Amino acid sequence: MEKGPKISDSEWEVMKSLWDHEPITAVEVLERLSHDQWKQKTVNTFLARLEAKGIITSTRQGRANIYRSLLSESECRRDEGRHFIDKVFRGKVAPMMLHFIENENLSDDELTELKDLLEQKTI
Amino acid sequence: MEKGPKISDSEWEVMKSLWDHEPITAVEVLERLSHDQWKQKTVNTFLARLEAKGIITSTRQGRANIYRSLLSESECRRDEGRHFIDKVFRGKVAPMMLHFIENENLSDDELTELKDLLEQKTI
DNA sequence: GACATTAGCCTACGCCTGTAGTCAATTGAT
DNA sequence: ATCAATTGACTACAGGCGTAGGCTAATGTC
Repeated sequence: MEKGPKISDSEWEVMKSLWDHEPITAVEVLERLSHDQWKQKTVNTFLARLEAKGIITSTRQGRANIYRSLLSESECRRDEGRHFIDKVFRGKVAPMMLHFIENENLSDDELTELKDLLEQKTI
Repeated sequence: MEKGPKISDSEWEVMKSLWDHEPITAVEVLERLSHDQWKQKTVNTFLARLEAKGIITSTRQGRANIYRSLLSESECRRDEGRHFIDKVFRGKVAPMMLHFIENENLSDDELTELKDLLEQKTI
């Protein structure tokens, strides 16, 4: 399995806008993030770094760059999830699942949903 | 809720040795990590940084420092888990759980264990 | 007591990250 | 054609992280 490039916390935020609205310009990314968390230049830097890492591409259209992702959110989630399990739960999936069931408040609906899915899996 | 200090990937490795064998010396930490991944000095640096962050303490005993954790593995897992959910799954627990059920191969036993736990939770 | 060993403390250093500023080129406006 | 506005490219810079080396003080050895 290929080792995906590391995506930093801030880069993840940018990627979420991108996945939800691509193709998208730098200005639109900032708008979508709204919550004046960053300046435009900051977002531009993140986009440039993401492109340098090969996670997104850009094409020029008029005065603006249009960005597109090269990796899907699912792919990135898989990589990040594996890394998380290895780092925090010593590579063991089940204890991780138990941890979340015990520590994060899942609604009854969510619990039922999970149970149903597990049901199917075990058949 | 208090925001715990960030623990880096390497620091997590060190913490695992520590949690498993504390109180422990720097030399023992390296031995426990075995797999000559790092030099002793590197491990010492990690321990010093962890202490600076307030995650562990040390007491002098003879020529060596004895380290102890100030935060439990569970506490750190909680913090790290929350961060992970926010960053990668937009703060939503259920989709995260579904992701792992779909993407990580759980054995039949593990699936059953999870189902049982969910059963109890919903009662 | 003198010398060798060892663990700790301080220092280093390059890459990554968060956070932009400056400068220059492209575009729109008149 | 000229000027102003917009956007991108390049540059910056401090603090974190991975990875140690060097110097020093305490210890054990003879």
